[in-house]
Parts: sequence; C-alpha cells; structure tokens
Amino acid sequence: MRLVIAKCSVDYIGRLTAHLPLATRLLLIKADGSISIHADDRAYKPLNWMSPPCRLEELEGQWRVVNKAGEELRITIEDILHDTSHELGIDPGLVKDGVEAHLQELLAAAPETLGPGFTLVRREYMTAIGPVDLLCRDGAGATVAVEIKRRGEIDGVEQLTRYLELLGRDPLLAPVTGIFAAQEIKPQARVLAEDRGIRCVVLDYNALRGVQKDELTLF
Amino acid sequence: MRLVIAKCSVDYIGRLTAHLPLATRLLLIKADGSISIHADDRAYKPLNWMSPPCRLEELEGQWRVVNKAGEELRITIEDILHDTSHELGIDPGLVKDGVEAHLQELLAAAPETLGPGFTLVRREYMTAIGPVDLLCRDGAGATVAVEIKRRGEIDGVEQLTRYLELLGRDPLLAPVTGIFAAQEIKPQARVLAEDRGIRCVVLDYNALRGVQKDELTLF
DNA sequence: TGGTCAATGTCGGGT
DNA sequence: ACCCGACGTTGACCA
Repeated sequence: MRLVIAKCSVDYIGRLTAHLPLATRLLLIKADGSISIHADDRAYKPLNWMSPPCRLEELEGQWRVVNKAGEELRITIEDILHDTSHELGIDPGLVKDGVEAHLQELLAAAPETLGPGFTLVRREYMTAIGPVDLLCRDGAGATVAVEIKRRGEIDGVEQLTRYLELLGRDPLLAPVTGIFAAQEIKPQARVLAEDRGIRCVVLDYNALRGVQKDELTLF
Repeated sequence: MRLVIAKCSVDYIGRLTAHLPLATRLLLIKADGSISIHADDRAYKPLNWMSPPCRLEELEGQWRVVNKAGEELRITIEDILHDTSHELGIDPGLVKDGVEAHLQELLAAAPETLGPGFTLVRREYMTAIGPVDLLCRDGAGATVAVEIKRRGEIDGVEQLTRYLELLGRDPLLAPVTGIFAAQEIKPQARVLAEDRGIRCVVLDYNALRGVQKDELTLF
C-alpha cells in the first residue's frame, strides 16, 4: 500500500465524466492495483477511484489509470508532499453477525414465529425472477411466501408482490399468501403491504436467537 | 488527515456486530472526525469505518470511536508502524456531467423526442409518494408520466407503475399513460414495462445534447 | 457473463 | 427529522 499526499487535479472519463479542481488530497494505491482519491472529509467514500483490475501508468506529473471497460482516471500532479509505501499482507477478513442471512436462518429454524402450525417448505425457493426467502405452509396447509428484511421498506413489498404474483399462477402452490417480516417496518411499507393483503411481522433478533438457543438446550 | 499503519484488531458493535482479527492495516482519520480502516485491496470500501459525527477516544493500545446512535468501533492497537498528519484544507469538490439530472434537463428541453406533439407540463411533478420525473401531454393532449433512468431496470418500472396508479386516480389528469426512458433498458425491465402498457424509449445522451446545442444556436 | 438482491450501503434534496 | 430516490453505487451469489 502506497500513501501519497499530493496537490493534484483529476479527471474521470467513464460511465460519466467528472472533474476535480486542483487541491491537496490523499492518493491511496493498493496492492491489487486499485487507486482511490480522498479529501479530508467523508469517512467512507473517495472523491474518485478506479477498482481493480486496472493499470496505473506513472508519467512525469501525469498519472493515468485505465481499466478493461475503457474507463480512465487522469491525475495531474502539481506537487508531492508525502510518499510512503507499506507492506500489509493479506487481510484475514471481516466476520459479521446480524445480517439478513442470519434472520433468515433463525426464522427457518423457528417458522412457528410467523403463526401457529407454520412449517418450512424451503429456504431460497427459486423462481424465474429470483429466490423467495422462505416458502412455508400455514396451519391449514396453505402456501405462504415470506420476504425477510432487516429494514422493511417499499422496495421489499414490491419484491414480495412480484413473487406472489408468479407463485399464485402455479397450480401446485396456489393460493399463495404473503408475509413481510423485518426487524423494523416503515409505515409506508406497512400501508402498501396491508393494502395488498400482505401480513407484516416485526422480528426480534435477540428473541429469535433466544428461541434457537432454547431449542438447542433441549438436546 | 492522519495516516496510521498499525497492527490491530477491530470490533464494531452497531447496526450489526463485526470483528476483524489481528493484522496490519491503514487507519485513516479525517479532519471531520471520521475514521476508516483499510486493507491492501478493494479501492472503494474500507473493512470498517465510523461516519461523522463521531468521537475518537485514544487510550493506550485501545482506540474507541462512538457516535450519537450508540454505535461503537473498538480498535485494539498492537503496534504502530507509521503515523503522520497532513493539512489538506477544504476540497473544492467534484464536478459531474452525464448523470440522470442532465438527462432529465435535456429531455425537458426537447419533449418531442418522446413522440410527435409532446409538450412538457412539469419537471419533478410532486405526488404524495414522490416526484414524477416529467409530466407531459402527448399530441392528443393526454397526460403522460415519464420516468427517466440512466440504466433502466425493474425497480424503475415499479416506481413508474406506482406513480401511474396514483396519477390515474386524479380526474384532472386521467387517463395517464407511462413512458420509461433510459440510456439503456435491461430486457427484463422492458418485458415488465410493456406487459403493463408502458412504452420504452432508449435515449441517446449525445444526440440529446446535440438537439439542445442546435436549439441554442437558434438564438 | 448476466441477473437479482443485500448493504453498518452513502449521499443529497425536499417536505 | 423523516421520506424518497440516485449512485461511476459496490459486492456476493447463483443460474
């Protein structure tokens, strides 16, 4: 990893055109060849960047980065104030807990959370337009499609609606009802869902984890 | 801006929980108080970060970053290999060209691109569920809602469908037809749109710019 | 490779 | 502060 503080201007010509006027910035060159240009604010986002795979051609006062798609970053260097390189090695990577996949896992292990007598048919039930998070049967044996979100918003309701429309045409499954399950459901999403006859269920991650733990202690 | 290369492990407790095992990484501390932790790959995304506003408390071998929402980043420092600070000043900021706003601007100036006799009623026509990109009238005087995208995908069709449903209930506007206009329209989005009676129009950014330029030269 | 979806999405604008 | 939509979204996963 190479860290360069430089007075520079930048032009990007690719999916759009963008220009950065002359100023002092951080140029962050990584071992995979990627480069990002940071100002002294916004933790997350560089002002400009080029993702790998790409190639950096370093000329006098003019750096040029190009990728396969023909996108180009042109960095005009006025002055270099700092230039150091550091050996970092391969990172062991990030371990996450609490994302949607875990909610799905926990709910698949405890479908009765959604209603009495609920049983799981399949997780990630494939359809032509994408996978349904959970396919269940309710206490009466009717098919229920479940869309799981961390935060339930309108997009999620639309997604579930598309699945319901498709699944409802399958005579082996019809009639199919829907459940929109999330840790938090935005009011507008709830209105839209209920207007379409989709039941909303608010999930408690810790409680679900507790349920699973209790079940584990049975063995 | 402060650049630290350190052997560290990191824990994030917030919207989710995440852990980074011990390794050498870049800690990027910006003037606005934000911090991001980078490995030697992936141009764009840090492994971990905290967005401003947040506060960094620096103890012996243990950094702690917290924000208003109670999210926390705990950085355990094993060894510091590099530590420099640099004055960057305020960045003049990025100038973009070719984003959706420009497409909308150009199309608003040349509504006849969408069909003979088309006229503009309003850009960003407000509704209860959000702004319609363009509201037009066709050659026969009927209302047309136009959704503009750089890349037309299913989400955009859903969005336009919601607007059409709402606008169609307004007796002053009804009946309302829809146009899905984009520089590129994905096949699945086209199928969905046309299935719902929405016309698809592929836009040529350069041609549109040409039209506008021609009009400008008339004056 | 292309399609679909999640994300600690981030960011900006309007109400 | 909430809501909504764009983003060079990025990134992962699966057919």
